[in-house]
Amino acid sequence: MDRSKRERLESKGWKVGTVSDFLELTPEETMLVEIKLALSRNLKERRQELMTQSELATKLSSSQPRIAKAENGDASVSIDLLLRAILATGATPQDIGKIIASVG
Amino acid sequence: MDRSKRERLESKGWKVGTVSDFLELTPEETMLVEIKLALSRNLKERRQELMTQSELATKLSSSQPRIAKAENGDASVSIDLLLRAILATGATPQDIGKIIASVG
DNA sequence: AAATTTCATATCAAATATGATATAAATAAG
DNA sequence: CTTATTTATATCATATTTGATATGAAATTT
Repeated sequence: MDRSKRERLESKGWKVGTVSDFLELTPEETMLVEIKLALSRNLKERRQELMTQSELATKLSSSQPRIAKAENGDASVSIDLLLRAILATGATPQDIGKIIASVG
Repeated sequence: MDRSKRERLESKGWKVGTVSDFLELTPEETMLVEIKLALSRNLKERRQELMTQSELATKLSSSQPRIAKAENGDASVSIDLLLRAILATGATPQDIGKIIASVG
């Protein structure tokens, strides 16, 4: 992994090996991170077609800042919130299944 | 929903309408619950083929009681933990995608 | 049927995720 | 350029999720 990518991930709170790239992340941990990032990206795409972050936040009884973090792949956002957000954009379990299956 | 099913869900911590069945759960909330239950069931199946709850707990730096709850669809278990557990059984993102897509 | 292994339930302190708020930065509209 | 709208960042008290531990219940073995 190059320096700029590492710094991008670290700035979002992800624990990226400071010494030897991803060597501290097991394959399972890496897959989980990638799943979360795929969900983030997809949430952003879907939401942008439909409404503002504030509108989605209201639907979810959440807050605009939290939606921003969800869409930016912040490590503090749980998969639970990501899925609730994506479902609130009208996505089906099939849609979500595709997003996750596309990782790897 | 019949009485016995409601009582089964409520005993696991799920908020099920006490008066009129699922009327308090939006379709999105229902889908999320079903996704979690599908993941639970699948985790149990996969894990049983391979190891004990204690062994899986060690792999995850978790605890046997928490794995039990994960496999029993307890509401206190996050999707994050469910996915980490399923990945620790060797599941791929494709496998997980299929499980979720099968809901609905 | 006693002993052992495996799984379920209860409690709890610590860690993590949460929504709220304030505000800055970016983008779009006028 | 100025203003309005939308999105990003920071802080924080609260709520939820967590692993640990103790222990009970079931199932399996001997």
